[in-house]
Amino acid sequence: MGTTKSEIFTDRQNELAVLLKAIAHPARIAILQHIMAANACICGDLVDELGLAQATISQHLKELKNAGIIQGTIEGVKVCYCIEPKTWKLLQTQLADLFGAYQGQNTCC
Amino acid sequence: MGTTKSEIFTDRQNELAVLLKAIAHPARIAILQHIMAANACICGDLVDELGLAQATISQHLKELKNAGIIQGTIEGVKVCYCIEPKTWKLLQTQLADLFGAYQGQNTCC
DNA sequence: ATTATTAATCGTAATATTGCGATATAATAA
DNA sequence: TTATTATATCGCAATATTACGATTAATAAT
Repeated sequence: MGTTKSEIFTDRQNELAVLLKAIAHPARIAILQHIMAANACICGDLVDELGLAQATISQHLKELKNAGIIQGTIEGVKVCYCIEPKTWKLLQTQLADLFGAYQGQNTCC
Repeated sequence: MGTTKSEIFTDRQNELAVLLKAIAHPARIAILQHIMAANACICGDLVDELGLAQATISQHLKELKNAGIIQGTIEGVKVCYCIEPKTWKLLQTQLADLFGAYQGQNTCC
């Protein structure tokens, strides 16, 4: 055990869960906000801004990259990270669907 | 280690991360969709619908409840779960802010 | 009172996550 | 070549998550 039983859920449910998991960490939220504010970003900046070790931030960036949420291009010695628009919009759409299912008032409770 | 360093992030970042974490699992997404579709819900239904053990679903429900996303009221022998509108709207607002920060095109990458 | 029925909790095993120091890699600069 | 700088990866320890069988607690039905 310890592993999610993905087989029993729909592709959409699994996909959304993976994307949400990727952003469900304050450090990764902070990273995304930083990237969006700068409309570009360099890892070194984050090590100064956030109070986490370089190895830790690199790992968080990797997770965001694995989920397809950000993209990194080598810019000389540095690496420039930015939002991957396709995935970002996909997440937005999937969330809109999820929230859209809410009818407001409940009959029970 | 193994614990998130919440102290170094803002309250909003931590709050959003907690809410996202709560819904970042396919089973919990399925549960929320089920609750919203029925506009009410009973745990037993979920055990039949989803292919997870009763203990597992109860645990997922507890996590959603802990995060304040759902609310459960005892209805005789059964328990009726439903969305907690306040938290649900809060999450929606926080996400709108996060996505609102995205400027679209990037200057780099 | 006894027996279902429903859901919560306990205990446990397997696996995942978080964070960091140390080290490796890669590109530039001296 | 030899530093220097920037980022990635490795290895590890601490903790968290996922899942489930077994048990418990509480109400309802017989």
